[in-house]
Amino acid sequence: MKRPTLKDVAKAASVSTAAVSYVLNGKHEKVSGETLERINNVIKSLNYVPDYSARSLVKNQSRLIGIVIPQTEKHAQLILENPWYSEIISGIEGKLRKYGYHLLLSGVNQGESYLDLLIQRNLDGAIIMGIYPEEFYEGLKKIKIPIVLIDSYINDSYFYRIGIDDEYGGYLATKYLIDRGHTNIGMITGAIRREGVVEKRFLGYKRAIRESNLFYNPDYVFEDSMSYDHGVAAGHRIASAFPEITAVFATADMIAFGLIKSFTDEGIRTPDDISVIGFDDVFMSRMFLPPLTTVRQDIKKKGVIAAERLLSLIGEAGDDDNGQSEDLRETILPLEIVERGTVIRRGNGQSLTETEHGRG
Amino acid sequence: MKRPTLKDVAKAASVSTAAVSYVLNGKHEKVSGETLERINNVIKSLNYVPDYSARSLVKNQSRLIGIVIPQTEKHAQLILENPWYSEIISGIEGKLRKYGYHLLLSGVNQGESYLDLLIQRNLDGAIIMGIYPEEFYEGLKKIKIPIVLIDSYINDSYFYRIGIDDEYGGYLATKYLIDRGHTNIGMITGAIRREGVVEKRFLGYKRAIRESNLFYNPDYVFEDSMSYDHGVAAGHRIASAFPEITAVFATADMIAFGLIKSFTDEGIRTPDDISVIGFDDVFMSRMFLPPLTTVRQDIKKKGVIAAERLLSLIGEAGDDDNGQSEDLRETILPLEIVERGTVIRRGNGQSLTETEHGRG
DNA sequence: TTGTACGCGTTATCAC
DNA sequence: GTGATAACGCGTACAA
Repeated sequence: MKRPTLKDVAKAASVSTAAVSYVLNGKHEKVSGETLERINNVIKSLNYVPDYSARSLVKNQSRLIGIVIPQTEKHAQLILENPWYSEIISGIEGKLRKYGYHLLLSGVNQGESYLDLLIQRNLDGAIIMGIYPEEFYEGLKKIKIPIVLIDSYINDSYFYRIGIDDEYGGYLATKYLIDRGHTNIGMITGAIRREGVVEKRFLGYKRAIRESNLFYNPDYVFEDSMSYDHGVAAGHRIASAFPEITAVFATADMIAFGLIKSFTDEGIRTPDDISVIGFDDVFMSRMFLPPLTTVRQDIKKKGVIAAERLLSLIGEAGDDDNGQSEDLRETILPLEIVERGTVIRRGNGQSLTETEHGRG
Repeated sequence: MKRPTLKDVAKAASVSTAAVSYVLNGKHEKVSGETLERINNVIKSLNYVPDYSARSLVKNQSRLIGIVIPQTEKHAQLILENPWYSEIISGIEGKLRKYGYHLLLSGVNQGESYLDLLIQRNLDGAIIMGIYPEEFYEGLKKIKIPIVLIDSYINDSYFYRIGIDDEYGGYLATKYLIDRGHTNIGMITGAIRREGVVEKRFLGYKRAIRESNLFYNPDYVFEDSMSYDHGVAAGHRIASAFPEITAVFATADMIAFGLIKSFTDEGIRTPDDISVIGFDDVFMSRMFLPPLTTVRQDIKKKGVIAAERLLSLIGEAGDDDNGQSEDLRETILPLEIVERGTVIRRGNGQSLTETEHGRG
């Protein structure tokens, strides 16, 4: 026995397909109480489940939300091994499911036709993370579905954006180190791309340094990829070539983990010999040893809010909490420093002005 | 201007819809070279993208693979914050995308109609992780789509299974500790459910202990949830109530992290005072400090293989490597111990028979 | 309440 | 050998 269709239900209940459809869509005013019940019984006994493809075809909505994740150059796989993505997806999925939407997860091979996915599947909306070339966004606009951008600084009122104040975050982290007596502060980061989150954090870093009349030394900026491995590599370089650095700002917690690992291997203790502050507060950060001091953003909430925004755009009123419509185009989530165990006040009261250098 | 349809293309190219369809589906033998080119040009210029809903309707295949993740009781959100899931999904997604399939990600609220998802969306197949009540599997069988179960011990030849030998893994871990002189070995674990992976690991633990003529003490088994928090809680209990325990086997790396954390807080050093071995080797394990000794399973590969198996069931010949059809119903991936920094030989040569106890 | 045209793409049938 | 016609798959919603 194959899957029953609406037609089968209609036949079994001796009614028209229209009647069944009405019942399915809750248009009870179109159906008498008796037939309603009869149809419902048949649906149950036949185990009928409507076909979303057919529905999507006629209603032009699929109850499907796409979520697009960038690929790094290096990995063919999804970037999901970055816990940051896992957490945010977790938030998105939970919210969407509550409203009867499903989640289509897809990475994009760069240079590929990312957009076809959104069209082919008749997606009702999409959440896009990461940063892409300009044309990508131009293409997105042509498909006219609601789109929420996460962590994008694209200045285009067409899109809805959820993000944080990355510049401020970078400032916050760096200032935090400065306030604790550090003057030679390194920054370890992924690729600094124009208008990307990393660039903003970098800007914040520089602002804090300048504002405190410290010397900005470009050599202290270690730019490569947003990865643990980069953290490891940078840590070794700092250990061997920059002994004067007493604190580092890692623009992602994953990088911080790598840093601390290589410092440890080099016999440099965190935070006793060198302080480290991260960014993100992925859930592993509190589990790390020592627990990572970091700039916290509420990642899961970011996902939830992105989903809510999308739902309300689609007309599902997904906004549970606020609902006040300020400028919905852009939502900036708060940031805060979580003080844990990887930053220490330098010099411990005694001025280091004489030597000015040296972790040793 | 709205989205162009196949009909639009046909009109613009002055051909029938059939011709366009042929081109789309690579049935070039049905179309002359000239029209082929013309149609292709129109497709490009119109930016035509076929609608999968319509296609799904007629072909009864959606190029959509479902992936079902269980929810724990505690979390409303996806369990994605467990890196284990992230990694395996990463593997699955990469493989599927390569073959033009998309991934539908969904958690299941327990007791809910998980199955509707699979039917509604006309999924071509599904990958199911975790363990569910019996009825669930019965329901699955009624939908007649290929299904790959990950880490399930359901004994039903209807399903295809990918897993590891959990019993052996538990044995391996415990034996490893025993071989290093430990005799009082705790086991910290998530819920031990009948025929679940955890039960198997538990069985392995007991076998190793008995085989070595050690005393199996049920008090040494701390069962709760597969979580970091449980590790923390268990660690504190061990510290305060079971000083004689010198080594613990955590049935998941996440638990191990929690254990080590609470040990550290209690002033108990790992591995100097107590040894810890984990299970899984999630990517964080090598990053942890100290790096976690653990039973490694190749998580991402598990995902890749699950995807391959599914693809080949669907008829996409997803098996890149082997292809030899042994008993494809069940694939057991290898396990190995990764020696890192959290297990130490006990007693360091000197016999402890006198005291027999004490991490002191 | 029902009949039915419609949405979009596929494919079997048939014609040139 | 090419390619057009039309029925079909499933559910929706308007006209009757």
